[in-house]
Amino acid sequence: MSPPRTNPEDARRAILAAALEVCQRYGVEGARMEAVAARSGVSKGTLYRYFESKEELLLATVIDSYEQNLPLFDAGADSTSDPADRLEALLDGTTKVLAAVAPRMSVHYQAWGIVAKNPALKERLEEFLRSFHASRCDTLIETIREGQAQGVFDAEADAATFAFAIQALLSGFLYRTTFEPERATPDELRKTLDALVRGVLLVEAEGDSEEVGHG
Amino acid sequence: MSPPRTNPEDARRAILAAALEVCQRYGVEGARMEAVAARSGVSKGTLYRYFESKEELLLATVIDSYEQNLPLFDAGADSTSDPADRLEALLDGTTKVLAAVAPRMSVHYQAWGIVAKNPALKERLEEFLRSFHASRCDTLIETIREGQAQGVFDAEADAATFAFAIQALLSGFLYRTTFEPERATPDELRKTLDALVRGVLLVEAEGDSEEVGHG
Amino acid sequence: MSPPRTNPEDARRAILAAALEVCQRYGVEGARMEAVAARSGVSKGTLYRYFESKEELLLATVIDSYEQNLPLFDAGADSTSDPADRLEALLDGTTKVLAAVAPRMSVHYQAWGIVAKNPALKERLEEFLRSFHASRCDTLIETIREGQAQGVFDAEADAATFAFAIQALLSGFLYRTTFEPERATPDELRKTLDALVRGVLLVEAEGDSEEVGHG
Amino acid sequence: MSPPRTNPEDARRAILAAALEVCQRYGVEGARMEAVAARSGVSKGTLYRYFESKEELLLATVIDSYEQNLPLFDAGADSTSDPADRLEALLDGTTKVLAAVAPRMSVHYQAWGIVAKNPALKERLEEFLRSFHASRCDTLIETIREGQAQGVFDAEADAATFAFAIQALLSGFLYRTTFEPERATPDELRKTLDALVRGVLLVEAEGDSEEVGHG
DNA sequence: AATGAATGAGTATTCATTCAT
DNA sequence: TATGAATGAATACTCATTCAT
Repeated sequence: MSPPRTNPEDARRAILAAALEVCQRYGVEGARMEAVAARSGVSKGTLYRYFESKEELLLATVIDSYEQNLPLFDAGADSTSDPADRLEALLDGTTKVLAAVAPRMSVHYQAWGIVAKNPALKERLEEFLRSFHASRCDTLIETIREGQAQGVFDAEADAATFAFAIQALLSGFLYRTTFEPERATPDELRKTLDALVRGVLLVEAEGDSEEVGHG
Repeated sequence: MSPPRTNPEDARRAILAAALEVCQRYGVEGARMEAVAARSGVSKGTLYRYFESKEELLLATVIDSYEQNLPLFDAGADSTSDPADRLEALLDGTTKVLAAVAPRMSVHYQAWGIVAKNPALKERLEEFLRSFHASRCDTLIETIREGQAQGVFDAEADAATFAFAIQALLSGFLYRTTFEPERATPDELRKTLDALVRGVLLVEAEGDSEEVGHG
Repeated sequence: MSPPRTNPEDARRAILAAALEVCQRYGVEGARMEAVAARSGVSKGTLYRYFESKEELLLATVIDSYEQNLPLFDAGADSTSDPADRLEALLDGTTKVLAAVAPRMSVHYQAWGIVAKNPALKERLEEFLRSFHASRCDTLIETIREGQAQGVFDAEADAATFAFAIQALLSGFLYRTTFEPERATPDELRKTLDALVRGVLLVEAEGDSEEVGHG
Repeated sequence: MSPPRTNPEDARRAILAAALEVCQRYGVEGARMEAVAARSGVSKGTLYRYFESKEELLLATVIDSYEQNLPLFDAGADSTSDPADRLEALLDGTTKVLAAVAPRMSVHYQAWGIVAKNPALKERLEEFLRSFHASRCDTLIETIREGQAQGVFDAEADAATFAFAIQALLSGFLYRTTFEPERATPDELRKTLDALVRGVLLVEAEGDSEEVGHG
């Protein structure tokens, strides 16, 4: 009935997009495979050719949500070699991730409930999250260490702890935003990150505060 | 078959404990009411006398998890009137909460998915979380402001942002601990909180760093 | 809690009345024993001392409904020895039964669904209905035969068939009244019964039609 | 497992037949959807593709019982234009309906109890019954009036009341046949209808009684 | 490869009934 | 004898998954 899709990857993308939409509208448990198939323009049979089970589809949807927003994080960070500027760009990216991912956190949390029934899938999800965050963390650490080497950042600061704190703040804001969206805003996160950088990382200098101010 | 429980509150506690265990083992979605009843030593009928539905039971389990650990946060904070000491105690409490609540976070996130399907329950959960965190936040803000008034803390620091950051860090660590328990540890949180206090809050003084060191 | 009932028969009556009310409000399947107990002012345990099971209670309720309205049928029929007058009284009674029993037919039909699961109870219900109607039928037949003997009624008419027809008309109106209450009215039944008597039973005489007119 | 049915209408018919059988054996309340599915040779899933719920299936079963026997009523009535003959044919049809529908009445009454819990279904059933009976009634009235116009039937008789009486007698016999099948027989009904016609409708004539005799 | 009709395992919830007090 | 808390059997319905076409 529907014209055959030229590119299998297009079908995959269409299914993932449809899955996210259906999950957001009906909840993860209430998302029926039939609805996902209908919305993505394929039949149930075809849907199952792309994803072995609902659990697999859910896992893929969550992972895809992260990967879709991956570029937001790094965007602009490689346009300069100045560590302070690059850190600024990374914090901007972090803020943008909060805005972009917040509406998907509900699906993310709910998917856990389905995925957790299957230990193998649970492990895959956790492994992905570990590696995803580790990658972000490494970028931050590298940038900080460069800044420290150049004397822009306080050499006493623990780069790893600092990077982890930034990630934790993002995660914390993502959590809080689900029930206090007017409080856990991107602006508030940005302000917090600034305070952190100024207080912990930047070496005392007269003009620093001006460079770091955001907005 | 089973002897009638003397105290209804005992039954309630037994059910909540059983629900948590079953959810941790099989996932919230995979937790069958029958299993919860069996593990708590009551029949399904009795289980439903205590909790109207699986949703209600899940909500109660999540809320109970918080309330059980509520005293950890404030413990020791009122034993002194010195703002710096009190802040220390609160940060210690925060760290203890991480240790105590961490094993339950996975269930917490998963339960959200079930509870959120029912708007009334969703509102009750979110209202509880808002009020729970608001109460903790107020205590922190008050302590910080006292310290600022006494000149112990930097008057320039934004108490509200600082308090919110601490909460967000706790939430972030609680999230991370679900898939990186060996990384998002209480010790790591404590270290991060120390750095934050030292960098942002404490006025520059020679002996301060010694006082704030933890452990 | 409730004062002990002096007379066990009072409790039985209270339970039957409560059962009928609860069945009318919630439907027979939706009638919970708990509700019947509460409304009749006894505990569930006591309720089960009076009726072995819900099925038994339902059967008793239906049977009681009939027996409660039994006097309506015969009322006035023994106040005269004139067969024509007695027949008139019996037809009046029949009409009154339609009005009185109509609101209970729904419960009667529904109870069948529960009772029919149990062959023994089904037989008891059917046996009761047979005997109940047979008794009414005999009264009619006797009256008709007396009238025939006195020459008031047509000797050619088959008394048994006539009596059965009257009963069938009542049953038919009781059925129709459940979905066409404005059509299958007591007045309509009375009119039909009159036409039947005049056409089939009464011997041709000038003044007869005046005597038989109802109302 | 079972070969796919060629014609969906066959499946529908098979399900309705199975539903009737299962209801007759176990009572409507005791009829399990699983049993209906098994007996009709489809799976539960397929059963629910044809009928949305047990209530819907029951309603369809009852209505189908009527529609299956609808032709019996009118059969032969249009083969003649003589009102007396046509009335004869209609009374024959009425008698045949009693014979055909009698075994289903118990299920019909019981189904009412289930269906009546759903106001929408209740209305649909009652609307069907109203329209079903109204259609039969109109045919009778028309025939009677024609006979009256031709002087075959007594012009004094109330056609509507007479027609309604015939229907009510059928309904009454259908009711009685559930618990007195040996008493409320088609023959008995036929005899009663004859007496009614002879006594109320036919004008006095010598040869009439011979024409109307049944069998 | 695509389709979607058919399948049937899986589960929360109810409520008649029991029995310890 | 009365109570009502505790019990657990019973069942309609859903929806992920399959497979004949």
